[in-house]
Amino acid sequence: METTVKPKKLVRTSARTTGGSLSSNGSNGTRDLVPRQALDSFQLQAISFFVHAFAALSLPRSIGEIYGLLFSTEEALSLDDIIERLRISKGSASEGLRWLRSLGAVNPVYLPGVRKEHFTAETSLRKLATGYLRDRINPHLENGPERLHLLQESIVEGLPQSSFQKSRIGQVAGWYKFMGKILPLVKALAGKF
Amino acid sequence: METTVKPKKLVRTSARTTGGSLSSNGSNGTRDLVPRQALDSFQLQAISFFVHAFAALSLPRSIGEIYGLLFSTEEALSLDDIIERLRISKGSASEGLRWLRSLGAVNPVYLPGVRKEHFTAETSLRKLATGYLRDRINPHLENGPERLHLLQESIVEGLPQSSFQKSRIGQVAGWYKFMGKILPLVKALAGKF
DNA sequence: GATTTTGTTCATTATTTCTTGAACATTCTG
DNA sequence: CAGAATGTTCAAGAAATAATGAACAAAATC
Repeated sequence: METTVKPKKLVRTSARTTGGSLSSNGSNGTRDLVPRQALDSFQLQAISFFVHAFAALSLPRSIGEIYGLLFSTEEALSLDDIIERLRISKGSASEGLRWLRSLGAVNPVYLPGVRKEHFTAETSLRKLATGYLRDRINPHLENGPERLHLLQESIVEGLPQSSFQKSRIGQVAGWYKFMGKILPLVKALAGKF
Repeated sequence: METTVKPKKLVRTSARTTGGSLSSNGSNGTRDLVPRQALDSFQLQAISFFVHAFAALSLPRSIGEIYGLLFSTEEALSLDDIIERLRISKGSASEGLRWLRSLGAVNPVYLPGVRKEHFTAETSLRKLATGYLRDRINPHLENGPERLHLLQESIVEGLPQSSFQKSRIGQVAGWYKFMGKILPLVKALAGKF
């Protein structure tokens, strides 16, 4: 049922020789076979924190890693910076970043004269909560009326159980009303933090 | 990233011959090779509804099926009733039921003179919300202070980035405060539905 | 206390989800 | 426009999660 934390190496130690790796960043020539961009203790701890937190929402580890790295890093990072520091694949990094961007959990930073897109973490609770609700909760609530209607249509009138079934419909309707009340409240309160 | 609905047969049609199936229920002898306990349209629709809803919370289909069946059925059902109607394995039914029970989403009903334990669905929003928060949210919040402390400890004083890092700690502390405010609010509002 | 009924556990198998990496598309640069 | 840089997509493989069913435990009945 998930919920457990996966004991997997935080930063993979693979010796995958990813090609020649000649100059992947135009701003610094002093590293190539060097360990390149080790993470400091704060970053490691933050990544661990977010991997755990995102897992609680059943989200993939790579997304937690990416957000954790950006959260713990002052400078904006590019896709390649992320790949290099987390040792994850281009595909994971690209898709993870896309997901975070669509949620609004990550902000593009345009640096003059730099081709690569760079990102920083969005930390405003209001924006994070709004994005999460919009992308992951609302879609399920939007076809609520339709689903409720389907349920109603499925009741065959005149049977002994149809009165019970109608009372169940009433319950579900109440749940939707609750969601309609609580979500704006969450957003409003999130704005105060 | 999950979120998509799995197009899997709602009630499995397998022809698994589960042994002789001679008298699995001591109260009714008029069925054996007969289709046995077909689901009515309301039950089918309700099961589909809850499978979908539970999937939104990344919970396994079997749990949604069980809750949906109980929700749409007036009488209390036993483990065997559930297995028979949903055509799921004993293991899934037992573990799913255990999960629902621990959450408080299901109520045991003691029927005089009946050995098997029977269950009905709990539909009170307050109880469902409280159980869900208790079992699936609180555990993650409880070690929050500890995790926050680890983050703090990981800061190396005197470095140029340590001021930035401290501001990040402040953000996380704010998130925890938010959770401390919103959860009681959710419970209180749930009590009104 | 042997047998049957009821329910749980867990190794195995099936299914789903995530990650990788290479191919592809797109945009910039000279 | 050719070539390089940047980023996306997706088939294949790896890893994680869920479902099955048989073995086991506990409780009730005879």
